[in-house]
Amino acid sequence: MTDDHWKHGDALPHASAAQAPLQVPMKRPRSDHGDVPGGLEYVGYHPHEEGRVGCHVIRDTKSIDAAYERYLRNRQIVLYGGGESVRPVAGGMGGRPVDDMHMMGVGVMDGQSVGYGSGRSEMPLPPDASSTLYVEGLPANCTRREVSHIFRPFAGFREIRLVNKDSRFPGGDPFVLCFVDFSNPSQAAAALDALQGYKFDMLDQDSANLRLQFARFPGPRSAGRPRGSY
DNA sequence: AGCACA
Repeated sequence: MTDDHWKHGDALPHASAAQAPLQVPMKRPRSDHGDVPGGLEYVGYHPHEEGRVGCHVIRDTKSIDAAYERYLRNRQIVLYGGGESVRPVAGGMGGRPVDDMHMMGVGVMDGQSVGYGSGRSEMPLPPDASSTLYVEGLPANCTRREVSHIFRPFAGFREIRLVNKDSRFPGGDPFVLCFVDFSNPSQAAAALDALQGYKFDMLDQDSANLRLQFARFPGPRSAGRPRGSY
């Protein structure tokens, strides 16, 4: 409507300043720093102007978009790595290169490096993988809540069960076993690798580090049934 | 070393 007059080009800096100071609308946004939400407006404003401003804005937006997309993709990989979209489960090297995790430097933000999922996406699952982890090396006095805190952040975490056992031979200390259910074996594997050797006691370097395996008998509880079926 | 729940 009234935008016409400066859409046609008499809004050029020198012209408008010289002859029509009055008709410059107050609401007219300066194009060098936008208060307009979402740069789309600019593109509509001066399709022909110098192209400079518009182009600049567009390019910026694009690169931001791209970066954000990449960010999202990364997130997905990290969070769901080895998740539902599993690689071909062809048991190859069944080893557990714990050191890889440290080399990957996954999330070593503040000491307690827990690489949620880690970059192990290419590693095939070991043939004995199950969705339940068998965990030992827990201190005898640890609580269920405490252990849950360690496992809960991992993708696919479902449930945790603590079991107290007595030592086999006389004189041995009682110990605590733990079974952790995940939604699928791949997610269990991710947690296994990430927490293998985890220092339960950050201070006591020797005695309390976790040893994780896949449970021998995953059992009915973790049979991979849908989450809602009680 | 050691593997429970249904």
